[in-house]
Amino acid sequence: MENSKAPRRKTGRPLSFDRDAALEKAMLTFWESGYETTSISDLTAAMGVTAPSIYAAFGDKKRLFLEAMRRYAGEPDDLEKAFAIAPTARHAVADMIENAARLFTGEATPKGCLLACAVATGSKDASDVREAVAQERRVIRAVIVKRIEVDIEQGLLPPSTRSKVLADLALAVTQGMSVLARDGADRETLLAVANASMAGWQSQGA
Amino acid sequence: MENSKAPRRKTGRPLSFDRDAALEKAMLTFWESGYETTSISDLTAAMGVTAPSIYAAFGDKKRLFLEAMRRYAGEPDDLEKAFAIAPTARHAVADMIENAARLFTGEATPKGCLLACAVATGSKDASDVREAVAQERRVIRAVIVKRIEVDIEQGLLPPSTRSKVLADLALAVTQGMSVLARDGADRETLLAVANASMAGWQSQGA
DNA sequence: TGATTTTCATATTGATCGTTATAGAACACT
DNA sequence: AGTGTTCTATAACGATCAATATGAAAATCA
Repeated sequence: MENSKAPRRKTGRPLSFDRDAALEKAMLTFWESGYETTSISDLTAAMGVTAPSIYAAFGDKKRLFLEAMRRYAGEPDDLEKAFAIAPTARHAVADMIENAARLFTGEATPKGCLLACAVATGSKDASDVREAVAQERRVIRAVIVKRIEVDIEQGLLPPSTRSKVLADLALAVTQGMSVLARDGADRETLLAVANASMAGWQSQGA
Repeated sequence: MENSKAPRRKTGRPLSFDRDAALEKAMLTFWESGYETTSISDLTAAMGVTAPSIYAAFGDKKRLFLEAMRRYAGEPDDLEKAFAIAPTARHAVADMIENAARLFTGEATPKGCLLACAVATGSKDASDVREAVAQERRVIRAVIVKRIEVDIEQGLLPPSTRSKVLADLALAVTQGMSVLARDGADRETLLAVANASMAGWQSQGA
């Protein structure tokens, strides 16, 4: 099983940079400054790679961003697994929001959420990128809804539980915390918000 | 009391366009496409005004956006008045979030919130614009906090009420709903989220 | 060593960015 | 009508945008 994106070549001059490290830098730059508002010039400076090498290694700006986004968001399977392991849907969601609160206020990374910030708006040229990010959010939402419905079936949550509303609320709070973090809110503040947002889960058990 | 921005002139060629209407169009364009990602060319097309006229009437792109933003956000005094009129802080906040849910899903306007979308990220050149938008959000937050503390003083809310947490939660849900709306969520969905987000307000009275 | 393959650095492409210089057009006042 | 003032349209400014053409450099393979 080949792990690297490009097929390993047997001849020719070798890459002079670490592709993964460069992608990481690109991700951080998009996270900090957004998709359209990050220039190729910004990327070459941050990645330490010249423009032609970026294009050779990643395609174009759009594909570079999409790859960086997938690196940020992680694999959907991993999220689903984390949700499956959690004792209850409530725990899973609370953990997700708390982790987001911590991620958005990390010292080593830009404030807020890449998915919330990078393509909040933009020109028509970037509509497909916005759609890709929206799709990423839909995947997260679907995982939450699914996990809640498992708890309903198992009697851990009342049948009247509105799984989609709770999932949308969790997603809204998460994306909203990104704005707070961008505005300078500290980790403690976000964790308090995360905790307060769970009040709607009146699951008496667990 | 002079109402118009520019002083009324007594001589010279009159404006060939409606300044207020043009500003409205600019606001909608920024709302739809963001600050940096909206070009002057986009604005001339939307406003029906040539570039030199825009610059004469509004200064530059930055000042045009700031004026459009103030038009969108309204006067802080008006918000404060609406909060003062409301029977309780809880009612005031619930109304604010519900109004946001309706605004973000309006048919005649772009989806989501201009304050959340237009400058979620961007280049260094636009950092002062981001700060201005952040300041706008801080004003809203301050109004919420203040209103909650009034209720606490009057015994309508328990002294243990964490006014800042509730205000941050309200702001986060509001800004988060903007993302949901951008992703295509309908009005009913957002209103359900708005309602669910108020669960933390266990004010037994009123 | 020489041929082949791939990446490298430099420089440049046409397009678009925000902004403005220029000159004519439309008004009020004399 | 003539003058002064302000706005409008055309065209252009230098800068920057995303993306590449070019040819030298660095590796493998024969």
